[in-house]
Amino acid sequence: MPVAYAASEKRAELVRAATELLYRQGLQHTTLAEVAEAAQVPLGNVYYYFKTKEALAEAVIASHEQSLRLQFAAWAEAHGDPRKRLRRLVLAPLDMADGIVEYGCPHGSLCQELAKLVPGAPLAKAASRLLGTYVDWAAEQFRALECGPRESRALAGDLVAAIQGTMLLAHAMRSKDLLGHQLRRIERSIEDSLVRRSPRRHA
Amino acid sequence: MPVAYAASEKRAELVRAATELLYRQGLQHTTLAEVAEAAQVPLGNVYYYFKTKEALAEAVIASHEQSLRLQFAAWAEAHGDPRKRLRRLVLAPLDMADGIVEYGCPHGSLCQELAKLVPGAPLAKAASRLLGTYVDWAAEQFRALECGPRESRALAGDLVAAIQGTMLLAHAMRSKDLLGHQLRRIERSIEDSLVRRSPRRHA
DNA sequence: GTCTATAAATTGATAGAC
DNA sequence: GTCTATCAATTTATAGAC
Repeated sequence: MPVAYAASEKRAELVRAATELLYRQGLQHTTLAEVAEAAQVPLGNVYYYFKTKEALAEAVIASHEQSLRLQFAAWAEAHGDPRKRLRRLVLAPLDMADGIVEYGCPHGSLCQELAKLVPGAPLAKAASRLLGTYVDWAAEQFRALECGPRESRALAGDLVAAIQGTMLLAHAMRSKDLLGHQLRRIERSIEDSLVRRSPRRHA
Repeated sequence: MPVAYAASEKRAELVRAATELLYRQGLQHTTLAEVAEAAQVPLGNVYYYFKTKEALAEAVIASHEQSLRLQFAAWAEAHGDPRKRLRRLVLAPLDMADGIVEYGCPHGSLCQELAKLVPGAPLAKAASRLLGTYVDWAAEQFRALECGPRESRALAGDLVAAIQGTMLLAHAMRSKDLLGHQLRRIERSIEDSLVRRSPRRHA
């Protein structure tokens, strides 16, 4: 193995460990010593790959964004019908229901924590981009149906807000049932609203 | 002034200061030294009123609950029609739009932070109760209309989730417009769903 | 590039005078 | 009840050997 490869591997391992710990504990509760231990890297070595704790957090967010884009691409590949793509978005939390009940949404909870920093901070902007990725993609799907640009943005905002709010509630109340029931209600409400404006459904 | 009064006043002042700081910075980012300074109380004195930082946080949550109950009572007093009460719930964030865009929902963001603790922790349970207060009250209003018990719980969950999700999005994206537009869409969607099941509207 | 040791700063909590 | 001084632990970050 080339040295450069091993180095990248360690860096990637740090990001992996940090992603997991930030999800379960949040940024503030997570120490670099914990990340280093989980990644099996000495503490001092962390600073070789990331200048500060903040830089590591930025890498974690970038990794989340990358995963999201891959996920969206996979759904687009799997379903030609934008309605089915949106359906996947709504029901995706069910695939990790236990984690969401215990730790919340990996993206939503991180955004909530990071948004409370000064607006100019790099981490605050990164958090904004992360949720924005959801809204943008959802809006694209509505756009591919019969919705105008403004209506698509509004519907996408409604949808992402409903999903995020549901995960927050399910997390705070520690209720897997609530998560399942409410996501399915969102799924139904979105189909209702699309039925009205998309006759193709009966074509 | 009796000593007991002055003592209670200082305690109350600490809770007030902590409430404000927890809203703007979250629990982890807020130090007891900051709270003490904002309340104009020496640091060491804080521990006379609250045994630990956690105890202070519990007092803050209890204060939030109390405020919520007062708010709900005021709305119930002002409007005999449950529909109008729910309308107040949905649009209430607009009265503090600037704060929500900058710091998020005072209750939602606190719940998100505290829910990530071990489930058994007193603070985690307190956070759950806080959001539960919203859902319970909303469910009562639906119940007072023509909704059955299960449907009322479901509608209340949808509503609170939509409101919370909207505030999260508006906070993360720092958009006051998004907050206003989406809350009004929630208002409309709830009226639509109630129209269908509450003929009294046309009586 | 890797790792140990440690500096520097922060912060929750306590001791003890008044 | 009130307040100063300080402890003890934690944690970000760096120095410097290898």
